[in-house]
Amino acid sequence: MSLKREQTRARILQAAWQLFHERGYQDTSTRAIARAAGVADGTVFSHFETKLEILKAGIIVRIEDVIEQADRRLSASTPAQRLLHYAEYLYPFYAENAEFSRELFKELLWQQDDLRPQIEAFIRKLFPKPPAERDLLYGHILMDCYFMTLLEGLGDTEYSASRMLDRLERKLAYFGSEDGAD
Amino acid sequence: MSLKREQTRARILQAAWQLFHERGYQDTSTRAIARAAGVADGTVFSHFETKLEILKAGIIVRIEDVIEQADRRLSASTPAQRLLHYAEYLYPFYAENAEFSRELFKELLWQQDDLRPQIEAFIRKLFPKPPAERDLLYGHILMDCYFMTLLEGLGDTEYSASRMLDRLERKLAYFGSEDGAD
DNA sequence: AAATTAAATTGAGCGCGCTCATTTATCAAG
DNA sequence: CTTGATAAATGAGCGCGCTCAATTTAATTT
Repeated sequence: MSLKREQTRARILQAAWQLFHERGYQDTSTRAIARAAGVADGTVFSHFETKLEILKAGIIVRIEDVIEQADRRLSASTPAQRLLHYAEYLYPFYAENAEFSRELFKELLWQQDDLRPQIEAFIRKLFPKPPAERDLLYGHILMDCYFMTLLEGLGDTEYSASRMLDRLERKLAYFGSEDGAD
Repeated sequence: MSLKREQTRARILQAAWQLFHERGYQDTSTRAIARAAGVADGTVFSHFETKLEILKAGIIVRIEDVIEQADRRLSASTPAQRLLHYAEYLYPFYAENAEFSRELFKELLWQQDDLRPQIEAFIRKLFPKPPAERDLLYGHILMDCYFMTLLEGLGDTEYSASRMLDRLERKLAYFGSEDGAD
């Protein structure tokens, strides 16, 4: 009977995603999602623990999609260039889904136990060979710049993806010399 | 009649701060605050726009206090050393008030219009002379490390202030050479 | 002291995310 | 089929942050 359950889940997710786009996350109530999906209020929460989990389920697959795209066209050589390459794909996505991203990060930031392994794995992708201790440190600093530039952009009413990219590029350029020292 | 109003405000703030400490922020309802302060539910919101504003009012004065302390004993010479000096005072405070800090940053992060000037002012404090363009860029990178290290620490169940400081110190040490080049 | 205006406080009530005892649907065993 | 067990869906209801028309209190004017 897990097929029908999957269908219900999919209906909820689809209805939610549409409403989130139409009215925004905050302005979409879980009751509205339930109504749009044709289920009872409680059913929503038998499929998703919280309202935010619905958003996550919708957005994470899309982020992974963007990362995959970036993976495929990765040709840059230095860690900084590689990071910038990923930012070229991810910043525009985050910027286009700014409210969703903010809500996501609000929670994700405090779940470092889940986040840290993912970040470390990502850092490793920035280096062609297994990184040395000093490389990892450098990778973390790069990621700090990556995230703060993103968070600044998401929190600023004036920011666009291209300005965020510009800002990150400038920060990464500061390191310049270190990049070649592998 | 603004004296009595101030008194009411102070009673609410005091009651709130005590309850926040006793049961935590999330587990303290605005109704409980009202009851403890001896006012009606609505009165709380005639003095503070939101529940979070109550927390802010309580915590920001304390943060400014900590910064002032750090200001007074500032003797470090390089920007990185100065930043570390401030972290030595602020990280412990944030770590001791982790839940409050998380709630605060949840909102503050997305108010970059307010935050940016404060950060830029802080960066200027890191440099003895008016910083050049490249100095400012360097300052922003330092701040990225400062904030991300803090956010990581606040989101990690295992982290202590001293581990956060250790982590920041290591990151800042990476720059080593640049510091002297003023 | 009374009347008028303005400031401060009140608390019923709203919509929210979410829970959970109850009901309904599904399906295998007798 | 009937029955009994399990999975899925239900919706009334909870406590929450917060609003706002109504009321009380204080200050000002006459």
